[in-house]
This record gives sequence, structure tokens and C-alpha cells, in this order.
Amino acid sequence: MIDVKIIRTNPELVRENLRKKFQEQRLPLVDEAIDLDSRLRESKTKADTLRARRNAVSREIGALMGKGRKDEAEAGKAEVGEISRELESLEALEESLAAELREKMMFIPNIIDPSVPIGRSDADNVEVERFGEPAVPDFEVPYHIDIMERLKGIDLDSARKTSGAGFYYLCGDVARLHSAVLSYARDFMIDRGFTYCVPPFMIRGGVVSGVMSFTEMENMMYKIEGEDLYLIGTSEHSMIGKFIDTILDEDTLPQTWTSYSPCFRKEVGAHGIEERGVYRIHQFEKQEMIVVCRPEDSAEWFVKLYRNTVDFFRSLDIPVRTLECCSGDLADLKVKSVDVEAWSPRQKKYFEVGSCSNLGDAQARRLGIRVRPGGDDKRKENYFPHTLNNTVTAPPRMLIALLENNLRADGSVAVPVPLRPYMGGKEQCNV
RNA sequence: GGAGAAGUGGCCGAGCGGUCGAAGGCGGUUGACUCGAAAUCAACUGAGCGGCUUGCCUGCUCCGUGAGUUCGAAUCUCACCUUCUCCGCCA
Repeated sequence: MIDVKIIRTNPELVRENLRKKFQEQRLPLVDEAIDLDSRLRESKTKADTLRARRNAVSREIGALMGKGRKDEAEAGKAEVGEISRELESLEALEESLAAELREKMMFIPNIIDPSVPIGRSDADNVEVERFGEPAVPDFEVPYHIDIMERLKGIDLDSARKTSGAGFYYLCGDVARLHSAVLSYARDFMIDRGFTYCVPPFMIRGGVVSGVMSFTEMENMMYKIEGEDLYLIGTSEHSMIGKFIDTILDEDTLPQTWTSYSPCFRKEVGAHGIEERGVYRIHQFEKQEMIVVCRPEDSAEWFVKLYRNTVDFFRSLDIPVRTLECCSGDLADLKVKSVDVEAWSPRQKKYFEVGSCSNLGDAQARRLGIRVRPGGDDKRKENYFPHTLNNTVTAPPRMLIALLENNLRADGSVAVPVPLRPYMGGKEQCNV
């Protein structure tokens, strides 16, 4: 959600942003918001005046009662009664205008960074940089499920019976590799100065609507029946939500956290659940990183964050590239976003394994996260910090890259050196 | 799950129908004293939203959250949330 003041003072910027995102159908929202905003302020001024009068008269009644001047007090009561009746409808109007405005504002996307390439869909995303040599072995690389099955590492049939499509049992070495990747990712980020955290896996509705847009909420979140609780889609939700309604001292910034959690996603409106695979599923686990920082530092943190993921994959010798999300593919809350993609020797192309986003102050504004400026800061008033989030690694999807890139001709899979301590020293997984 | 107690500003803590956005303290900022620091003294010091004469002006809202009673609610009533203590249960 952007500041109403931007719409009030610079509506053309907001319209231009909508055009850049190919959301022309939302252009009318700008004028509607301007209109609602001015009507809201007008009715607020009116109501405030009435409230001021009511407060004054009520105070007088108190004084009169004290002096025993009952008749005059009764006259005051009558006036306040009348004001209250008048206020009733005015306050109802105020409330409905505010709700309507908020509703409109929720659908006006965040102002994207000037560096974001313009494009309609993910087909227009722009490759930024490649890291490592994408290699294709001289034997055929099977589908990842086949690799896993040969290692007796996956049971999708049982999962379909217990839970349906989009779930999995990981077994044996594959399951161990899964845990090893997460443990290694955790320690990798701790070594880079991030604080490890295991957050709640369920959060309240108020937090959910603060960290994501309504469409995302509809399409992603599982709700717990009969309670105001949702299963998190990523630990980013709990980790940013952690700061809801708080004022942070500036010297506690930047907040740099690396968190682990299972992630639950309905994947409605995405590309659907994959029948045979662990690429897009309802449940996975993820090591995440989040940063809360001063607005002027967020661009720098953004680069640092996705470089962490690149370095992580490179430490496992998996070739990756970074892909800049174009304007039309960028979620409404985001200012800028880069995907990290890993090389698939089977498909001979890169596929998404992580996503790094700068949300600007959108989440902070929705959640009421503010910063109290420190001594040397020129700012005098509390301000909204910027929030960023990025994937370190999300197995089992990440396992696809790991298995494909470390597969040998005989079907065995080499365990990359950094993972061996987490695999009891094991150097390979045998068929 | 059951029984009690409690939630007030950055923190501690008083207030328990009107003069309360809230005593007092701590912390913070500024000034005085000092070569400087400490100590001491003085002033200032919550947030959000609006208005215009943009002023260290002015109005509204906020004492866990939401409803209600009342001319008037931090203060009374109800529901919910959270915390603490005891019991039960459990990893």
C-alpha cells in the first residue's frame, strides 16, 4: 500500500506506474481514490468540529453540576444529545469512506523501481548475470522423480493416498540430503552474520493481509477451520509479521534474520500442482532471509541478499543465473525483484529456485512497523522502514538441481563436499 | 482444558465517572555549572489523522482489542486477545 499523499500530490506518478505494469484497467482507481480522500477529509473536518463542540459542552455540564446549577446542565445535555444524533450519521459516513478508500488503496500497486525492465509477463523477464558453467553430461539425465525413485528416496503413491496430489514422502538418503541442505543453508547464513530463527508456522489474518496482497492471500494461504489462523506460505510472513505494530529504534537496524519453516501453499491460479514431481507442491521447507532496514539502504541490501543465494548455490557447484522480474510480472507490493535460477542439465535450461524482493515501505505501512530516528539522523519523525526477503534454499525443489547436477552415469549421486558433514561423512548416494 | 489475577506513554508505575493525553520516577534532548566528565539544577520529551493564519498554531482520535451504558469513560458492563500464578494434560 502506498501513501495516500502520493496520490494526492502526484497522481501522474501513480498512473504512470500502473501503465508500466500494464494494469490500465486499474487507472480509474486513482481518481476514485482522490475523490474518496477529499470527501473523507471534508467529512472528518465537519465531524471533528462537532466532536469539539460536544467535548466542550460536556465539560461545561461537569462544571455546572459541581456548582449545582441543574437547569443549565440540562440544557447542555439536550444540546449534546442533538450533536450526538447528528454525529451518528456523519461518523457512519466517515467510516464507510475510510473503508472504501482503504479498499481502493489496497489495489493500487507499489511504485516500482526505475531500474525495473518494462514488460507484460514472465516471458519479458531479463537475464542479469550467469554464474558457473552450465554443463550437460554425455549420458541422459532422467526426470528428477526417476532419479529419486532409483535411490528409493520418494514415495508419491502413499502421499496421494494420505494427502492427495502435491505431497510427498521423502525417504532414506534423499530425505537426509533434504535435511542436510537446510542445515547447511542455515549455517551458511549464520556465518554471514544473519540471526537464525524458527518462527510460528501459523499466523493471524491481520498479519497475513499485512504481508501480502489480497489476491496472493486468496491463492496461497490455507486457513485453519474455526480459528483466525493461517498456515504460512513462507517464513517471511512470520518474520516480517514479527514487527507488527512496533516502533523500532533506528540503532537496531538493519534487522537481518535467517529463518527456517515449512511452507504451505494452495497454488491456486499458479501453474497448478505437478502431477509427477516436487517442483510445485502444497508443502515444502525453506531457509529464508529477511531484512528490515532504512529506506536509503534497501537497494544495497537487495543486491547483497540475492548474492547470498548465488554464493550458496555456487558453493555446491550448481550453475545459476539471476533474472530480473519485469514490471508486469512484479507482484503489487514489490518495488523490485530478482529470481535466482539453477541450471537443469536435463531440461538444458535454468529454473527458479529462489526469489529476492524489495518491498519498499509497503509491508511496513500495512503492518504499522515504524522506526524512531537516532541522534545523528536528519529525520525528526518516525518513518516506515523498508523490508526485503529472499530465499536461501527451498528443498525439495532445490534437490532437483542438486540431484541433476551431481548425477553420475551409474545412477549414483555425488554428495557435494559442504554437505558431507551433514550426511555423516557420506560422499555419495548409491542406487 | 479448569480456577484466580492483571494489561496505562520508550520503560517502570499512579489514577478507578468530569478540571486526565494521563501524577511520579527512569530513560532521552537542550541549557546552566565545569578545563572536560560525573553529580546537581532548569526546560522540553507518546502516537496517528485533519485544518489553516505552517505556528514549537489549532481540532479530532488513541490508556490490550471490539461493542455497550452515560450529557461525559483510562475509570462502569459485556465479549475477545494477551500475560502471570495454581491445577489438569502433554512432546
